[in-house]
Amino acid sequence: MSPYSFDIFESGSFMSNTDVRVRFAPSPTGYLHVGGLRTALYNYAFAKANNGKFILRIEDTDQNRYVEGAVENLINTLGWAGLQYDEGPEKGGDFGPYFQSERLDIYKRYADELIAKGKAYYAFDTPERLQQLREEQMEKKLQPKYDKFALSLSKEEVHAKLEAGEPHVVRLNVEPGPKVIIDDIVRGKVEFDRDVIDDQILIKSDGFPTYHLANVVDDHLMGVTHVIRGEEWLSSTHKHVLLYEYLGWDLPRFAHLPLLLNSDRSKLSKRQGDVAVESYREKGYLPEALNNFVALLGWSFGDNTEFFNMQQFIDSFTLEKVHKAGAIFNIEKLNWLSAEHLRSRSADEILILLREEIEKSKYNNDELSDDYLKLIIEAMRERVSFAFEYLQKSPYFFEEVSSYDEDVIKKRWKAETPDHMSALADAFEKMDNPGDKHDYESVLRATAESLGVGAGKLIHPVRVATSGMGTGPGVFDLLYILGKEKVVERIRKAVDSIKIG
RNA sequence: GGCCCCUUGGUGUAACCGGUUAACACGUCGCCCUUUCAAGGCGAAGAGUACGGGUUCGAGUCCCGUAGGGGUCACCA
Repeated sequence: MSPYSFDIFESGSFMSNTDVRVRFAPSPTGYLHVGGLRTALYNYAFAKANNGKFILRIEDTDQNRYVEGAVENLINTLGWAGLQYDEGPEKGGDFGPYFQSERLDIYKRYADELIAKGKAYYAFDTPERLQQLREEQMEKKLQPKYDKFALSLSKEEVHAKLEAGEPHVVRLNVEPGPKVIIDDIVRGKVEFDRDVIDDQILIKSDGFPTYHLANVVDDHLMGVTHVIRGEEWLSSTHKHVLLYEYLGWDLPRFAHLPLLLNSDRSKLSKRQGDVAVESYREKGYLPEALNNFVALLGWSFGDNTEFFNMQQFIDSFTLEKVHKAGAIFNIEKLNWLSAEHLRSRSADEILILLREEIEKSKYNNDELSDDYLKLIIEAMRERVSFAFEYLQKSPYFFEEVSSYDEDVIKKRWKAETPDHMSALADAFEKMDNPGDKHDYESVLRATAESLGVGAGKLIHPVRVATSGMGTGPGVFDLLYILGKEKVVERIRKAVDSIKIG
């Protein structure tokens, strides 16, 4: 008998006439993991691409993991990433509440239904006994599994224990049957023998459901059509399929996404680098860059497009194009994308970012005009990968030059340079309302000619003199942005203070 | 260890239903442009598709096996 004959256990296309509803269901652990961001992004794009709904549901059934402010932070971070949900906390919706901790009575109801059907049962084992059982099984190299001891209790015994208020859990009663087949959109058919499935705890002794019960109940009640989540769930999906079966519910489609990996190919973890979206945000990565990058980890346009915005992503995204193998989170490409996205923003958009950086910096009290800042933006945009680098790479636009790069001095500041610079300062001083950078250029070239030296003899020294550095925008842009007064002042100061020997 | 998943240059991916010298991007290196640094342009190195069999006129694509990696086996999600 072929396992494939049991079509009832496969997720089918019966939902094709139903509106697409997907959910991102994180547990509020305090930060959003980049893998979570990708899961959310794929869910979001899938919903948008199919005119469906994107739901945010908070999986807070572990009381021990409660983290203050985690939900607010999560919502804030998703908002930063531009992933607006249609239903969820704060926003509401017709299928709430969207916090699992507020749905306890619902889970209880379905647990009772399962018990009544004989598909679940009460168990009173102590954690110690379970621990011991597990150890014994491991020793015998058997699969650790609950031994159904509680099923040997008589009805009366169970009743008495419940009456006596003994701590208890509710377990799934897995019975022999045909293979469980998951028809995963990303991976195809994945099958499991029924006897490898453990009698999973459904309701913990504190009355809270486990993930397995809660996610099935909620997905069903919330009308979720596609469960798109990380691959780490693949090996427990059989339990979920069983729950749908026992409860008599239609299956959603499943799509298990490849994992994000550390450089040693283990599951991306905190220990080996930054995994919090918030920390990438703090470091100055743009949301569109992080989305773009993370989208590419396990998916591609298929036509070599690597740089794209959200709308382009949505327009091209399909679950069928999702790759199977895990992907290493390689920060170099993220850096490239972030720089590309920054450069592709208009001067006005960059101005907003730059103002934020200035606000955070020691220049926050300085009066800097939009016009001035925009000149800097245009002069520096090809040289900058993050907004904060406008300050970091060209501080001379914001403060006086206090030191001169020694290597540059050694290379460009010769014995005759002070005289040349003085002559140049004189020439600049005589300029009449310099209108653009070409005025500085012609004056400099004329000066070089009258001094009988090549323009380079002036260009390089004047750059250090006015910026303290050997690199930066074109010198004439530099001089023009600084303005005649500052340029002359800085050159004279440099002539006085740079000593060579 | 059981079960499940995966395997194309250093990294991310492409290669329709088997059909040119396996393509693109990041990174690396070089050249050009630029009297700086970037950005940009051009070019190079880098995989013969984990390995071994098989099917086929032909295999990265199909089949079998092996190896390696990963996930999972909680009163966590």
